[in-house]
Amino acid sequence: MRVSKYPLSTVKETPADAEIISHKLMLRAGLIRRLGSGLYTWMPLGLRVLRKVEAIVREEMDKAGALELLMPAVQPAELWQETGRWDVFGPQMLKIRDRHERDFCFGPTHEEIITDLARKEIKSYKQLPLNFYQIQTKFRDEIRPRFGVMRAREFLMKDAYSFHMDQVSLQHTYDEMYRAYSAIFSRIGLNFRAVMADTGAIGGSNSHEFHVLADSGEDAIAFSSDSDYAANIEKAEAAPPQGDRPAPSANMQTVDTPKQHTIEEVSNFLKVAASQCLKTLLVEGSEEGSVVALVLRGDHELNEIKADHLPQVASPVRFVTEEQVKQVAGCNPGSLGPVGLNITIIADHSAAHAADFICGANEDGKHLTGVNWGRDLPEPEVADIRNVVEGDASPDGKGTLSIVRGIEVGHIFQLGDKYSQAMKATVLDENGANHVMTMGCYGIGVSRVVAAAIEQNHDDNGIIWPQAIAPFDVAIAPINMQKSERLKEASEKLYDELTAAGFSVLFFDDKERLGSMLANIELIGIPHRLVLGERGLDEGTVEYKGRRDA
RNA sequence: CGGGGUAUAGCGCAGUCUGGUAGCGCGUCUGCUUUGGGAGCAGAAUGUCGGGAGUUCGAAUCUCUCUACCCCGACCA
Repeated sequence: MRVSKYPLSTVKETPADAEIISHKLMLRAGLIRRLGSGLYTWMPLGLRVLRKVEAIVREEMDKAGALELLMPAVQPAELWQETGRWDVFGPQMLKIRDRHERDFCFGPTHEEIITDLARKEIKSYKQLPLNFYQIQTKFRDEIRPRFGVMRAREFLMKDAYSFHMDQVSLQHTYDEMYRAYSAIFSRIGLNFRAVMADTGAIGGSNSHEFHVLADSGEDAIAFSSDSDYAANIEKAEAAPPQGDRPAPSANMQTVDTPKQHTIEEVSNFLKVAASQCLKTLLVEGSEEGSVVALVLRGDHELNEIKADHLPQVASPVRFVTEEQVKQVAGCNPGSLGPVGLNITIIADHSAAHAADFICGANEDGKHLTGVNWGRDLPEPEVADIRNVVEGDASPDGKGTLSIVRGIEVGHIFQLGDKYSQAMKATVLDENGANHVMTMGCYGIGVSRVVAAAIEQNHDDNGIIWPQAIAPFDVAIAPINMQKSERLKEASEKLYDELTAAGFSVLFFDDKERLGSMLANIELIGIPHRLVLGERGLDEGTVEYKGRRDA
């Protein structure tokens, strides 16, 4: 490709609304342009990268036996009403009406569509298992789109859906997809990790996420030092403390803690560690109008996903208002404590293990010290409701947990029969009886992968594309070609030869200064570059430099 | 949706407090010079100052209103 016919649209100055490095570099390198919130045009150069990612995904999916198809982006409401998700999915779904006032949505995902297809097309157990996939534009009206294509509203996704007679067959395909995903991200050249995950709105049981490790990641993932345990922090189990709870050694006392509300304030004021204080959070209970107290150690954080799964707690988790706190406990939230509360109390394992602890006295400006479960208040119900922290014991008993940031680029689920049951997707089994199919689903954020790759591969000068997804393999930069006929000939010849040899070449055939050419080559991250000049021609040499070289 | 902010040339910004009819840098165009790391000089083009309404002799500037976008939280590939 000749630069004279391929405008690069690079810019020196970083657009003001870009926050993270990949977004800045994608704008500066001219890979994307913003149209509206969460809406991006892929420029020719960016599209080359996107297509390369797509190609790798496609190859590995095909290799794993999946069949590509393409479903409509616009979907009729009826199918979503069948599974009940028309209302459940909420405002994240972009709903639209046609000229006949019929409801549609722009597909945020395709479970309903593929299940409808499956129930119409698949009639016999002999046809199973089947795994369909597509690479297609999705729209999710995110509450807050950000970071460019990292969290766009319109984005490119590879989604796959598999159909099975039973769990054993599903597990087989699931494992195959796990391997295919690992192969995809390895080939792209990403440093990634597969972790156990919560299933969220899509539903189902077993689930893994694939995360590209990067400090700018929006997720936290925990993994063990001594085993292959790895999980999203939403999912990572906190191992209960070892051994018996220490015996009480202090008497319960009320102390004045004027204007001390947060754990940090109270622990500083009383000169004790935050871990010695317990915090009490009031949330709505699952029974209408009821309130449940969640008790955590001061140095721990509530895991709302775990709390959400508790049968006693309303889903989704909602904190009660300050007025309700006053009604239930007779004080402001800053002085809440479990002593004397006449509601269900659920303590985290580590909070239930504490002795001689400090907590709010349910009276403004006062806290209790030397409090002990079983003596000063009833033993609480105990559950795992906190986020794991760095250094926690791994739940499998091997090693300790480290926590790093990750960008979720892939997610695989075992759906079971959630959709096939609701939509009556059945086949005939060996006995001629109707049998509800078992399903899996498997997603990759194709456009997000491009941003994630940049997060992981860049320097001060720009992008450093992994070879596998680079928009061009090599750049040719002649110095003042317009001044030298023999330099022009040599450059044209090199361009023709490399192109004929199968390389994709970006040829700077325009009149441009060296510095500007090199800056552009580095910014857009071409892996290899060749500089041709009179000097080299005299010596019979061409200067080579790899993008990763210092 | 809650909290905070921004909107002035293609991009990045100043000007707004204290009203007087719009400017800087980059980019773009022309010419000359230069040419081994984003050149120099000379010249040029480009704005409904986000939209609407109001106050005023006069509004980018003050008032009201609408809209769009960005940042912090919950959501997700």
